[in-house]
Amino acid sequence: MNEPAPQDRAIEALAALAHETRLAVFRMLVKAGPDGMIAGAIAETQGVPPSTMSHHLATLERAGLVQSTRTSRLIHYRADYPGMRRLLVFLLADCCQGAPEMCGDLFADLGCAPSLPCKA
Amino acid sequence: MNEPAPQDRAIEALAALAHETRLAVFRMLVKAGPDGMIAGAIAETQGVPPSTMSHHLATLERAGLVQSTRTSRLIHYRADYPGMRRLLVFLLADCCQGAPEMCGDLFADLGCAPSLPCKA
DNA sequence: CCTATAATTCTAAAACTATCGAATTATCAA
DNA sequence: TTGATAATTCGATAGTTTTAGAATTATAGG
Repeated sequence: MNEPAPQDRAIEALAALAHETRLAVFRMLVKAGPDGMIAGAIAETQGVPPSTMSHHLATLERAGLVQSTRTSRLIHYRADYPGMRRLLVFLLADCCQGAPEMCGDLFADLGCAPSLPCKA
Repeated sequence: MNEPAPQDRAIEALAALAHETRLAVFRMLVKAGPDGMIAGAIAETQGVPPSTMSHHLATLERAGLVQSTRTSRLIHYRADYPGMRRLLVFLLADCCQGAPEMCGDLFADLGCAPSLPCKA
């Protein structure tokens, strides 16, 4: 029962995000912030039955992209930031190692401006 | 025949990478650099028959992650850097917008040091 | 204890993906 | 033109994922 290799983790996360409904849910949860949303509300926004959404949320959770906590009858789902970060680091590490021109200067295309060490 | 929406593109790329053989091939092509590798050699490294690899390479190409060119009887495949960059920007944009704490300082976890505008 | 609500797990069907041998296409060289 | 080589496309099968209704579990309140 040892933990999975980095690229197996990555494959599971990539597969979890490679689905219209699940990608939409993940994006929504990232925007929703630390409180996340309750399962029923998530299902409603996507117009899918609760049982279907439950499977999708379980897939995202297994992949380490969302987390859940129960408070009485409601189950809150929220984005797992470190989990998503792991995926991004895996992808960026792959690119940058072989091809700095692909990742160098990547944040220039983004609206966000990370506070960076910039050890260039 | 108009071009696909960004998240449909992203889903196709995520699905393409969410497979052990294809992820390995993509990583190898990134490392191989601009000349890439020929189809037969790629199949050999992964120990799969040519027809199977041909499907995988076609999947990666459709997803905009690799490109191919024929030179006489050999077909060279190489990583599509702008295509991979599109995927990374899509993912980073999603995260950073809702959660700068997830992406901020991301390059600190990396060996590579992009030359950055750093407009923080 | 009984009922209602929120969500999950069960089950089975439909849809999709992966695999690989065989057939085909493309190119080269004699 | 023929034969050899590189690769793709075809076709059939096995396996996996998606979907959603029905049954179940968990919790709260009267």
